[in-house]
Amino acid sequence: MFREVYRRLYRHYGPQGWWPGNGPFDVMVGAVLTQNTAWRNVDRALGRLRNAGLMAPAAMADAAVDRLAEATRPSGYFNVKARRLQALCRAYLAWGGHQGMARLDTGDLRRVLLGVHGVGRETADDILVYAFDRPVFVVDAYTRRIFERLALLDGGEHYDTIRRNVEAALDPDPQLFNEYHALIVRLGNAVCRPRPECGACVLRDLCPTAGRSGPDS
DNA sequence: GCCCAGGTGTTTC
DNA sequence: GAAACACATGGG
Repeated sequence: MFREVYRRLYRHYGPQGWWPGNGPFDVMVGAVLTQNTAWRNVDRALGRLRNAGLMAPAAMADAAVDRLAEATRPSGYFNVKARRLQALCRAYLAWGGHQGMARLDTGDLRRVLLGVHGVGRETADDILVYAFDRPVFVVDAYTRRIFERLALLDGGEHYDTIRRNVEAALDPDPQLFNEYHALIVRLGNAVCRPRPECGACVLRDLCPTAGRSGPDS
């Protein structure tokens, strides 16, 4: 069923062109900034970071934390996120940047990322898929809501249980996982809103309890 | 004014 | 482990 959901979403919405930004470092920064935050606000923060000359690993790692916080202000939690960005940049540099980290297999790389302050499961998996092109399924709040609504989840499953179940149901194709998470966010943004984009959700007939609203409402 | 957004760390039991 | 809480801006 995970495969059918993907096919429906892809057929309806098409390729999403994720990740927004330029290259692996942008992905890592964006992944931290978007924690519990709307992308609109992340985009503002990224612009301010660029203007401040902070969108580079060493510049970000060495900057005064106050300056970093001021630039990230629009994305919320800015004091927290400034520290997290520095921790991530320092680890990134210590491991030899993208090239150095890319030598690690997916399991090792996930463990390294999870060891960085401020990088939890979802952020680590965002980075694995969108910065390192690994076939990993990212589980976010939309994923849980949509899959629960489709009765593909009970509600109590752990993050890694969900991730592994979805990965096991699909070919280990990095591009597929890239699109899958992006499409789920796309659907979430369309229907998990006060004013749903479409009254008849693409997944409606997959919902066992399909009522008058989409998979999430 | 209220709720939510592409979560995570800390504290406490 | 699991629950409760802090972290903060911007939009509907």
